[in-house]
Parts: sequence; C-alpha cells; structure tokens
Amino acid sequence: MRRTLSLFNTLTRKVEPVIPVQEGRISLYTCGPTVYNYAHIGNLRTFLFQDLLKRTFRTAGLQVRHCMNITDVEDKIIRDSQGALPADASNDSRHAAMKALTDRFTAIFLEDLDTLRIQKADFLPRATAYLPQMIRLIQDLEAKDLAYVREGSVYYRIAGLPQYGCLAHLDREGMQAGASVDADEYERDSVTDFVLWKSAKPGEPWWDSPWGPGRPGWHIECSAMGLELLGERLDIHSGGVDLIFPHHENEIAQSEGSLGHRWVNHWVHGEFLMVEGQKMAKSLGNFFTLHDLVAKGVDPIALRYAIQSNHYRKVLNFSFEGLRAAENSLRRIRAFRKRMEGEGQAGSGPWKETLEPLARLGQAREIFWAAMADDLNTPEALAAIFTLISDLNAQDDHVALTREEREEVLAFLDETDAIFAAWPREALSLDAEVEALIEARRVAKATRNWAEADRVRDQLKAMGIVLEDRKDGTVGWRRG
RNA sequence: GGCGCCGUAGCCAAGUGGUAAGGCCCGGGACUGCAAAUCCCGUAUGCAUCGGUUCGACUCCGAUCGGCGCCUCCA
Repeated sequence: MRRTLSLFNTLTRKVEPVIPVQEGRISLYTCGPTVYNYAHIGNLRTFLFQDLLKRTFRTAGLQVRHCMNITDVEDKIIRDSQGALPADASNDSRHAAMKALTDRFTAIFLEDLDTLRIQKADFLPRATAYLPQMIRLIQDLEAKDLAYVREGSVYYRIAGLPQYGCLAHLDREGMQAGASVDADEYERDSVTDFVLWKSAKPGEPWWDSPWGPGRPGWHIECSAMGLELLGERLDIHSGGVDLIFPHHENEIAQSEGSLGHRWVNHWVHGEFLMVEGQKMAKSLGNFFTLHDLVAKGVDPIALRYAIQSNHYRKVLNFSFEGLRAAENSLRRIRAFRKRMEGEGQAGSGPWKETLEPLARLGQAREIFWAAMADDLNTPEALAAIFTLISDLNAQDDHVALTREEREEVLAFLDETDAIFAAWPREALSLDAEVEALIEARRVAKATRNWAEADRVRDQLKAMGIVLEDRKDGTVGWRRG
C-alpha cells in the first residue's frame, strides 16, 4: 500500500503533504559534500536525515529518484590542492592536483555512507563533469537579462527576480543591511548579487568559457545538475538549514529565472548538531569525524540510531552518554527480534490482559506510520515499537505467540528496519567453534560444574556471544 | 537592528486546550546454580519564571529570564 507523507516545507513554513508531480514517484535532490576533507558528524547528520527521508518514502511504497551532487571544485578544494604546485604550473597539472584530492575524499565519503548504511543516490554527479550544462544555464540567464558580466566574471541580478528571498523569508532591505562586501567582488551592481562564473585568478585551475577562463560559482552546479538529471519540476530538495540562505535561495533564482516557473515544490532542511552542548569546532576539541568515532570504538549503527531517533528539525546534542543510550535501546529491539525468531517458551500461568497479538501489531503499525507520515516524527514512531515490544514480551512470557504471529511481528521489524537500518535479520548459524563451546558449557552445566560453565560462558561473551538460559533447559544466544 | 527557533524527570525526548508517550539510567521484587534476557512494582501534583484568557493550559496571549540559529563560507 502507498502512504502519503507530510513534511515541513521551508517555503511555506508549514507541514504539508508531499504530492508528487508524477504519481507514486518522488524526485529528490540533496546537496552533497564538498570533497576536500573527511565528513564530520554534523555533515553526516544531514545525510542520515536524508537517508531516513528517502527510506521512509520507499518503504511507504513510492519510488524515489535521488540525485546528490559531489562538489569537486570550490575555494577550499583549490586552497588545499594547489599549495605544492609551482606558480607557473600548467592548467592541466592544476586540474590533476585538484582531482587527486577530490577523488581521494570522494572515495572516503562513499565509504562513510556504507559504514552508516546510507543508501547511495541514484545519481552522484561531480560538478566538474557538468561544465557545459552550467555554462549553458548561465548563457540562458544572460539572454534573459538576469545575469551580467564584469571583468570576466558573471553575476546574477537579483533585482530581476521578484520572488528572490521567498525561501529564506528575507526582504531586500533586510539583506542590504546585513550584507558584507567581498573585497574582490566590489564591481557587482548590487552587493547582494551573487557570482555565477568566477574569472580565473593566478594559481587557480580554470575552464574555457564564453567569458574567458574561469570556474563556476558554487550555486550554479546544483541548478544545472538538478535540471539535467531530475528535470524542471522537483518534488523535494533538501539540505542543512545553513543552506537555506544563500545557497538554496540562489538555486531558486538560477533555476526559476531560467525556467520561468516554480522549480521545487518542497524544500526540506535538517537542523544542526552540537557536541556536548557546544558548537562543534576544531578549537574546542569536540570536532568529530566518523573515522574519529570508529577509532574510539563507537558502533556506527549506534550513531545512526542516536541521530535518527531525534527529530530532524531540532538541534541535536551529540554526546557519548547519548550514544550509550542508543546502544542499549538497540540491544532491546534486537533481543526482541531474536526472541521472535525463536519459539515461545511454556507459559507460566494466566496473564492479566491477554492480547490479540495481531490486532496489537496492527495498532502499533498504524501509530508508527502516522508518526512517520507527520513530518518524520521518529521519537513517536520508535515509541510505538517499544510499547509493542513491551506488550508482546509480556504476552509471550505467559501465552506464547504462535509461529504465524511471530512471523508477522518479524515482518513489521523488517519493515521498520527498512527505514532505520539498525535491527536487521542476522545469520542464524554459528561457526563450529562457537557451537562446540556452547555444547561444552551445556555439559558442564548438566554436571553442575558451575565454575567451568561460567568460564565457558565468559569466553563466549568475550567472543561477542551472550548466552541466555531458558526455562525449558534450552540455551539461546545473541550477539552483544 | 531584522527574521526565526528552543527551554518537559538524572540524561535524551513526544505531546501542544481536557488533565504528562517512549528510550537510557536508577531502586524493589519474580525467575536463575549464579548471571543474562524477560516480567511485575516504583521513579515530574508537574512541563524555565511571572501574569492573563478559559469551566479547564505544558498546550493560547503578554512580559521576563536563559540557550541557539540565520541575515557572510558552512550540513
């Protein structure tokens, strides 16, 4: 079945249902990384939120065409890649140096996505592969008198677009007051006009263009690639809140200036992440990349859960205590899954409120989806899972669920895991060594050799296998 | 100066006009050889503060205090 989801739209500042332009198919553009360094957990929060968004739509029965750009030409990339080159280095060698840096960090970024079980976009275009499209778009804006040339650079004339400021909800006067003047862009008609094409300065890699050697401005790549790969009417465009202005406002100016009509229906932005109550900053020593945390022994999936269990539009305070809570919460869900995979134990007397497990499950599923459909309310959706677990655990203690009921519950866990990717089905088989140890412990226990039984149990625990003795004498296990 | 957000138990957090979901942690009990897992019981007379509206407010309005964001590169 296909469900309709609602999301907060930055354009209107209201939660609105997402009605795809093409029924059942969502086009999604998300602003990707600038690949000049390791992604930090703040960046990754945004990508994790977008993964949640995408997986929720897919699990809700919609197709999603997702495009995420890889920004591989930009000031910081140039700064970090050109330092070792001589002043008279050729343009080819400058490009090669830039590409070496961006190739390296693109690969690392893609690994990070895998580590966090973030599904890769259907399109991952690199900006440098779309120069012709960007140049064409700028020419089109020029033809429409929305762009002008100054000394080899091209600027967007925001005075030409009435709706400029609609996304950030800024009026022109307010912008004038706050705008600062970039020293080397003083030649613009208005300080709030932004650059579409930057003329090359000495020491920078460049491309040929109708305006001479230069490189694209930051905003133009998203418009050009979004238009090229997803089309003239996008359902959703997303990024971090910091991109609302100027980046997304400028994307709207470029795309809608060229198209002459609305480009994106739903703008969705994820909030920031703080660390232990403070803004994340290298100077505060609280700046973490995924690699830093993994090196500290953090389970990346616990990080995924810690981030996704908070609402995406609220500032998230990352902490190691929160990470621990996430690990423990996951343990509870996974233990429940394991229990449902096994058989029920003999009941121990009457239970005060016998449930109809399938009805209870259906109720949990509805609450879960109502919460997710309401602007991705993950705290409430997860609460529906936890109360279900609590009720069914209690039920199963007294009147064991049938095999069929257990399978239905597992199907719901699969369904929710398709979104959260944190409690997957795991291989039921164990390797021979573990099997042998479990048997050795069973024998020791049967002969009341408690010391040996405990020793083997500890040994297994060190190997990541936790044993659980059941009432009927059998022994269960789980990874922990 | 302009625009906007947030303040709910030790920690995280939902709710947003009808009398406080959920998770983590913690205490007591059951089960167990001991554990683990699980179950049962308990844990905010109160939702930053002070006023107001209302039969009734954590939820609406106003003020105050505290924290944060954007207006400039930034997830």
